[in-house]
Amino acid sequence: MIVQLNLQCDVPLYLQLRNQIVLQIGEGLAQPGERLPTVRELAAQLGVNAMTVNKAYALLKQEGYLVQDRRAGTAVAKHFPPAADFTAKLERDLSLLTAESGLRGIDEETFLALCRKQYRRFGTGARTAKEGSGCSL
Amino acid sequence: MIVQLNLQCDVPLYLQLRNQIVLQIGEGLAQPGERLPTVRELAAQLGVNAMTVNKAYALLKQEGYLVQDRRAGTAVAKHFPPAADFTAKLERDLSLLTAESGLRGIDEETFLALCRKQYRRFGTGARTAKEGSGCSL
Amino acid sequence: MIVQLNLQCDVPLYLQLRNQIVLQIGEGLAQPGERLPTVRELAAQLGVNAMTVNKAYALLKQEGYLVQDRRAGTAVAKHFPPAADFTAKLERDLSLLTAESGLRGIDEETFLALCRKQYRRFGTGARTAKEGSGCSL
Amino acid sequence: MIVQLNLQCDVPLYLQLRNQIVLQIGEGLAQPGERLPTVRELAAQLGVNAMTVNKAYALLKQEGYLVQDRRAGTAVAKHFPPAADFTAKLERDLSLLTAESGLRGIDEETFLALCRKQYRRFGTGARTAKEGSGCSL
DNA sequence: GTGGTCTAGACCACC
DNA sequence: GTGGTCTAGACCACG
Repeated sequence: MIVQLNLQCDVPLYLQLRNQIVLQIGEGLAQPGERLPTVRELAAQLGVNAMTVNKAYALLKQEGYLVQDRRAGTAVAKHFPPAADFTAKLERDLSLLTAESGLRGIDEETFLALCRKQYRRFGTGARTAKEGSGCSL
Repeated sequence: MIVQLNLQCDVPLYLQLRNQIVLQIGEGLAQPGERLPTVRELAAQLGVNAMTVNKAYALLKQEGYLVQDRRAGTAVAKHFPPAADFTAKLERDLSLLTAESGLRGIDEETFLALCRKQYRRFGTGARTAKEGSGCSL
Repeated sequence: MIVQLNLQCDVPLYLQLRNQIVLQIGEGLAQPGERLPTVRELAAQLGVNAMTVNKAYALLKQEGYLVQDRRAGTAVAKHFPPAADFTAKLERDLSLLTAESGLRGIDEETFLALCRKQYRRFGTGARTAKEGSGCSL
Repeated sequence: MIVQLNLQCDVPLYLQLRNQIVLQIGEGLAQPGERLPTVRELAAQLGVNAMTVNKAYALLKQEGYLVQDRRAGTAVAKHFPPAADFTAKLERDLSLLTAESGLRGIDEETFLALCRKQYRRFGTGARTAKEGSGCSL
């Protein structure tokens, strides 16, 4: 679990951590079902307080990205809840990004190419992982 | 200038205001060169503190979306600064959105269709402005 | 806001607080829209840490019982979200209560009478409050 | 003894187990006097630690739902202790449920119908047992 | 050894 | 003034 937190950034640490973990899952670096480091371990590794990691894990659990097994620590969920009101949030976020992109001279093709590139890098990790998660023998 | 602020949203008011103004420019509702209400006017209209509006205007000016003329007050800029480090931010934001979308079951076509839709609505408002993007002096 | 916490009880303080606030809303003692004490105020009054109150408020906000206005503190929501998966939880809880009641010799009439009594005391506070919330002059 | 434990639920395993056993008794699936699996058997069947099952059995014994005979192992009690302070707990639990139900829009008839349904399913399993509730010696 | 809870006290962003 | 974040360190329930 390689995570980099930026203490200068105004985004709260627990949110940065939450985002990085989502990225890692999306990119396939953290496979569904895979165990994550202990709250204390990760806290020590990152040099932050355990409660900060705890908050990130709790948020991810609430969002359905992580599950917490009663006996052993925290793991990536095996499947993720469908959109729900996520689409609305997505539209809002995209509208802002497209507005800024358009104003700053990024044309439609360029913008969509970027979207495609990012989707192929981050948006498919969990799906492909689910298929080929057996031993390749 | 029709702006709706959500007092119960966790996004700071000044940021909500900033975002809405960007959207209006992107959508073409606020044309380049168009004058905006004064800080006091807008604050009164929205029922918020003048400092809040001030902060939003200052941020937008710093980002190059607005210009402040000592005599003519605040107006939408006539041309907007090119990408610079905006692309980096865009990539970061998109990577998070694509990761979440992929995990929540939004496939590539759906995602790209949504991107296109939003771009065509918000990302083209200043198209005409881009043509005449000479020096605004 | 009269709340009693039991330090001996094994229910976490923040949950006890959460429950008590739900009861007060249900009973009509805390009217929709009414402001609640500050996190710090309530913490001082109860003799607990501010983070404990914070956690209770955050939970209640997430559940839709409270709203947090950006400028001023916390208030009771004006209307509450519909059931969603609450009914499932309700059924599970009731099944356990009915099983224990039956085994301990509480017959159906007695049980239902108790349910009715509690519903009339706690389950109607917000609805009646919404109607008659004007001045009675 | 068919029991399903949810490892990702926030309810402790021993409590889930205790609740399920109460439900089975209430529903009549486990008859008064019937023998239960040994701690080890049930632990193996459920894939949990024996201490967990032990804890659930001990709790149920203390509550009067189970009896432990040195020779015959653990069995469902033949009669159950009357209310005592159970009514107080019942009232507390019901008050919270009614408050939440009322606020979430479940009206009195719906609520009571649900109570009745659950009582008829779970609250009547030991009816016959109550008749012969003499001393179990 | 795991996560959950709580404390006392600090700093900061927002309004 | 508000709530939000973070820290360092403690204790506890669970398994």
